Amino acid sequence: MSRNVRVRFAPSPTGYLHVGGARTALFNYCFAKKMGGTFILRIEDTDRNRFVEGALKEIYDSLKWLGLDWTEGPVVGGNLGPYVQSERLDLYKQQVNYLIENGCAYRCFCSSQRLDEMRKKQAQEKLQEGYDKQCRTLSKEEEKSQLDAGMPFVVRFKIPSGRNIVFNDVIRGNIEYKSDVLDDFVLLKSDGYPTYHLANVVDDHAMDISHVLRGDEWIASTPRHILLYEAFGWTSPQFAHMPVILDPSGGKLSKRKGAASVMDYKNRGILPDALFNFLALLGWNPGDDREKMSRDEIIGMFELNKISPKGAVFDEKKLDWMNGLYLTESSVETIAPDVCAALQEKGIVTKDISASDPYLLTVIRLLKDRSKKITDIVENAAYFFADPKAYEEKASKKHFKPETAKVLLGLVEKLDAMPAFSQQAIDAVYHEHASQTQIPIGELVHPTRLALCGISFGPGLFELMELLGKETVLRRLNSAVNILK
RNA sequence: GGUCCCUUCGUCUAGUGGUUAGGACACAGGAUUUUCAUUCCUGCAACAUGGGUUCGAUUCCCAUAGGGACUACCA
Repeated sequence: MSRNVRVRFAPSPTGYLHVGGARTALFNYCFAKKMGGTFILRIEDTDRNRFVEGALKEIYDSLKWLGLDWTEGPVVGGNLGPYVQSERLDLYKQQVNYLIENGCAYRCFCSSQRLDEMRKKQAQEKLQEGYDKQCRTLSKEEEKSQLDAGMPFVVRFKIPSGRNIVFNDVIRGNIEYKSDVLDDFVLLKSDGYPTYHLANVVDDHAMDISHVLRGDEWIASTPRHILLYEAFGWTSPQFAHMPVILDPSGGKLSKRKGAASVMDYKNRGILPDALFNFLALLGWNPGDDREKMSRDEIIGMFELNKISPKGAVFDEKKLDWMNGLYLTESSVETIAPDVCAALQEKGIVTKDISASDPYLLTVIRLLKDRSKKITDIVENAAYFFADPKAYEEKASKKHFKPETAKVLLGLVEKLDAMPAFSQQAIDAVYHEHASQTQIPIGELVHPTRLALCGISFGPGLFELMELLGKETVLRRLNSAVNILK
């Protein structure tokens, strides 16, 4: 029996959306699209202590920016909601009571102090760690008296003994656990909130999830989940555990070591399509040599069992390279709003310049194809809007020589006499001047560029000069001459 | 400590019981370009180790090592 593919991405609102989480979301998304299924977003906010204000918005914004639109979930709704776990508490209580009634779970009144001591002792005596099942054998009377006394309690799952639990991970094949290494884990916390394990299983069933694609830190919890499905009499979904994403030193990707969140990459000038493409290739490949692929191509080729089980290092240089590919094919108009906003933020242009300003668009056009990231454009745009404040030291030594003042003066004279200040005309003037004076063209071009831009690299000099305009060009050349004298 | 997962160039990866082990990023050199970038050549560089199985293993099996996850009233 084939069933509809329904997958979910289920983040906790405890902070920003990490690129690892984003990739899990992306694989869920691609799988759903490929199979004509449904991609669901569910918020797992059952830990009230770790809730971070603003995290939800950042998660939504990050997913939307990456183009991972969910078809059921918060904001958009759906038939099997609510999609936020804190709004489903009654359901979890109801289900946990069902388990208690059927002898699959029990109330535990142990204090955290007792639990701590128990663990300490277990560690000292090198015993198997885990709850010692003290409350599992509580009599009805004992339980009632505790309840009557208003003692707080949690509900624990009764792990059956001597069981062999085997599940088939789509990516890793069969994984086997003995139930005896599992302890009676908590289903419902004393504050009435469910733990991940309970809420996750109840919701995946209630939302008719067919495949659970999640991070591989959940592998060890999966046997518990299998047992829970069994206790409820439900069929388990298929499981596929995604490999981790590591930083270049082999550790966890973190903000401290650089970027970790989706928004970090957005702020670093990465394009969403490039991140999408790059993330898709981290742990997955289409089976051939293709690397730059559109979303539709990725979705079309996507297969769960082509995901590698191996953790992958996030190589920012390769991301930058790929971003360059996407930047090259982006139109000036598409990226102009982002560039404009960044220029305004850095104070390079004033707030009243619009993203459709013709001068700005030309600047972007000139810079775009020699940039890898939006930020590269922004960082190199300064001299289009203000005279250089300084000249790059290394380049000055090379291109500003004692005779340079005279050379520039000669050019100023010719340029000043030009009736029309076009790229072609300037080109002609320079070449003519070079042949007349026997000065190599390079010795004309480099000092000019340095005088105009303050740096030694950039777009073609003559189109740059045309854009800057005669007045600006002459002013900057003259001020360089004054400094050189 | 216990349980589980993982192991091909520095990095992302392809791949097969017999291959010169392929591609990409990075790096190095060169060509082109007024600079930078692009582009185009060329080069560098890998099957963790030890046992099996086999005529033959990078490929299959086992062990070891290394890395990682879990071992919470966190997810």
